[in-house]
This record gives sequence, C-alpha cells and structure tokens, in this order.
Amino acid sequence: MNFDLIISNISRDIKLTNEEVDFFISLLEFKVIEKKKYLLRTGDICRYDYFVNSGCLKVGYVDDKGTESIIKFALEDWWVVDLDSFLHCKPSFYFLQAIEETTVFQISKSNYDLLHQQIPKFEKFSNARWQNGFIALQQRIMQNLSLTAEEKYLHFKAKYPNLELRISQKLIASYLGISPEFLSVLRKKRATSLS
Amino acid sequence: MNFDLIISNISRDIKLTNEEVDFFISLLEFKVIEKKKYLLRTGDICRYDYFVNSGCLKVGYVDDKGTESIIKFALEDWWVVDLDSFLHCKPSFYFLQAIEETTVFQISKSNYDLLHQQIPKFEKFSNARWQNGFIALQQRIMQNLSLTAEEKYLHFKAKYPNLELRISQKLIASYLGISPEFLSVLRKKRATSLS
DNA sequence: CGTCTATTTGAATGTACTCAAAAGCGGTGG
DNA sequence: CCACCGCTTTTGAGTACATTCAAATAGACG
Repeated sequence: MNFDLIISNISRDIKLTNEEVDFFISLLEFKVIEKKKYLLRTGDICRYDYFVNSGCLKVGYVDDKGTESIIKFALEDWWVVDLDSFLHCKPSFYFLQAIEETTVFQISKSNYDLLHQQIPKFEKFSNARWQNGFIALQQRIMQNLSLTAEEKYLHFKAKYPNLELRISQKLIASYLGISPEFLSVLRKKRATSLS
Repeated sequence: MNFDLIISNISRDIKLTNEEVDFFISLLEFKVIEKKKYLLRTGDICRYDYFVNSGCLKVGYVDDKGTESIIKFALEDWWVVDLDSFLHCKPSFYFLQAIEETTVFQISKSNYDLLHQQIPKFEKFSNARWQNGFIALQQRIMQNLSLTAEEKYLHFKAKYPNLELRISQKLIASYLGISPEFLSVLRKKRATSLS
C-alpha cells in the first residue's frame, strides 16, 4: 500500500512527526471502486471522508425534474465527502459515483473525530481545507452569475486541462449547467473558428 | 457597548469562560458604516474579519463587462470577510458596502491570529463557520444549476423572509443573477396569479 | 418641489433548450 | 475479427426563457 500521495497532500498544510503519520495511516481503509459503481447513494448516510488516490469520481444529484447534475469532479489527490451528511449523520443529498476505476482511502466518522482529538493540528488542516473550498465555490458562483455558457466552458478547460479527454462531454455539460447538445455546438464553433 | 449578539453567536459553537470572553472582546473594534459607504473596496487588502452587529452589507464585484453582481448579503449576526484577500494578504476581488447604516465589530488579521493561538477552541469555531459556509455555497450552486429564475426567486423569498422589504429589487436581481426588469415581470406574474 | 434612482411596461432580440433523427464510437459476444 | 447493441455526440428545426433597450411611471430624499 502506497501512502505517499495522501501524506504529501496533508503535508502541504501541516507538518507531522513519524508517529503522527503512523497513527494517521492506521485510521485509513483502502477501497477500490469499479467504473460506474457508487461510493455513496442519494439518501444514504455518508459515513466516511474520502481521499481519491487514483481515478475519478463525480459528485452529483437528481433534481425534482429528474435531471442529474454534477457539482464536482473528484480526481486523484482530492478529498471528497457529502459534508452535511457526514457531519450531521443525515441522509445524503448527493451521490458519489466512479467515472473510472477509482481507488480511495476512507476515514470513518469516529476515526475522523479521534484524529482531530488526538492530533489537534488536524483542526488546522481541516480549516485550510474548508476555507479553500469556500473560496473555490464562491468563485464558481461568481462565474455562474457573470459568464455565458461559452465562457464557462473556456474557464473549465483552462482550469482542468486534459480533463476533457477523460470525461464525457455529457458530464461536462452537466457540470457546467448547460445541455449536452449546446456544448456540442460550442465545441464545433471553436473548432471551426480556430481552423 | 453591547457585545451580547457577537458573544451569543460564538457561544452557539464553542463555550467560553469569562476570561476568554474578556480577552476576545479586547480584540474587537467597533465601527459604524453609513449607508452606501464602503467597508472594503475592490483591490484593497481585506485586513479585518467583520461581524455585522446591526444593519446590512452587500458583498459584490464588478465583472469584465462592467456589470455589478452581488454574491452575498450580510445581515446582523453574520460574519463576513473577503477570505482570499484576508488570509493571503492579496488585493480583494470583492467589495463590501453598507446598504443601510450598519455597525460591525472588526478583528484585525494579527488579532485574529493571536486569538487562534491563545484560545485553540477558536480553531473549532472557525471550522464550523467555514464548513457551514461551504455547505451553503454548495446548495446555491446546486440551485443555480437546477432552477429557473422564477424558482430561484421563490427560494430566495423562502430563505430570507422579509429581506425583500429592506433591499431594493435591483439588488435582489443582481444576487439572483437575473435582470431587474425580468424580476419585475416575475413579481407581477405572482401578484396577479394570487389575486 | 425638483432631482435622482428604482420600478414597470412593452417590443425586439438573443441565448440556450427541447425534441427528434442521424452519425459515430466502444464494448461485447458470437 | 466482425457484427451488433447501447450510449454519446452531432445536427437541425422550432421554441422558451430571459435580456436589452427605450420610455413612462413611481418613489425617495434633500
């Protein structure tokens, strides 16, 4: 089992001693999720915090009208959880599904709480995580308010280069909040204007 | 000076001793902002974290096209800051402006850091704050993806009852990401269908 | 009272969606 | 290795939701 990725992820924000690293690792469980399988289904309680070690997950939901939307892609080196469900032990609104074969390290709620008690530094790590998450979501809201569909698409490509190669257009459209047909039109427009 | 509101706000997440309360209060500065005055202008560094004691602020920005958008209203009992600017001492993207005459308690960055060092419990408070903020923003993104303008307006009314009475339609439109003219049409539509 | 801004109203326009059909692509089984 | 099936992507026509612009009306404030 290779813990390099997750340890270096954490080390960007806090410095751990070897003993702390060992303790942290002892709380992790490794899991493989096959393509299209669910890590969490809508309505289930999210009992783990997940770190994506390889592959890619989508975080999404189905609205009143029956339309599925994606609110986030979680690639390797990303943490992901349905926070509201995890913190408050309530049924999840979002689902987590593997887009590719994916491996994760998961931490149960009780181990998560234990970790924060035993190593208060993790409170700092958590803080940085949610603060950065907040800043990123605020930017996304700002872009939703100000940008046209085409501009959102260009921003997406700039922010996640190469992700287009791994993920279907349909999912990207669903993340951007536009119809797949319209995304197809936008792509064609760009392709022709560049040639 | 009445500290009841801010102390009870904090006490919802962490329990403080009398000494801790006194220490916390000693770090606060009180400030009155007249209607339409700025607490923070775009490009300035956000050097304080603010707690709104009375009144109402708007958090907004001006995009490339010169359009102003609002990303958040901060009412009494809300904390507000340009987090990215405050944490990383970089020029702010957002501005903070008083919609009504507003009073705030502000904490400087250095006092904020001191507070977290001296009373580690505040790390827990911060955590709760940004986790809740994250959950709320995620919901807003979800609503932007799934709802029509009319539905967004109804959700806004349900979430912030009475706020319509204090804030101009133009600002609400700017928060919802729709044109003020179209909001006027929506309101008329509802008014006539209810009569 | 006059000025300035917010709101309403309507017409013309545009952006993006829906629906339907065709074409492309990838995986699976024979 | 090819043929078929299912899903994704493309394409186009018609439509809906929301915007822009302009002008009229209403409100707020000194």
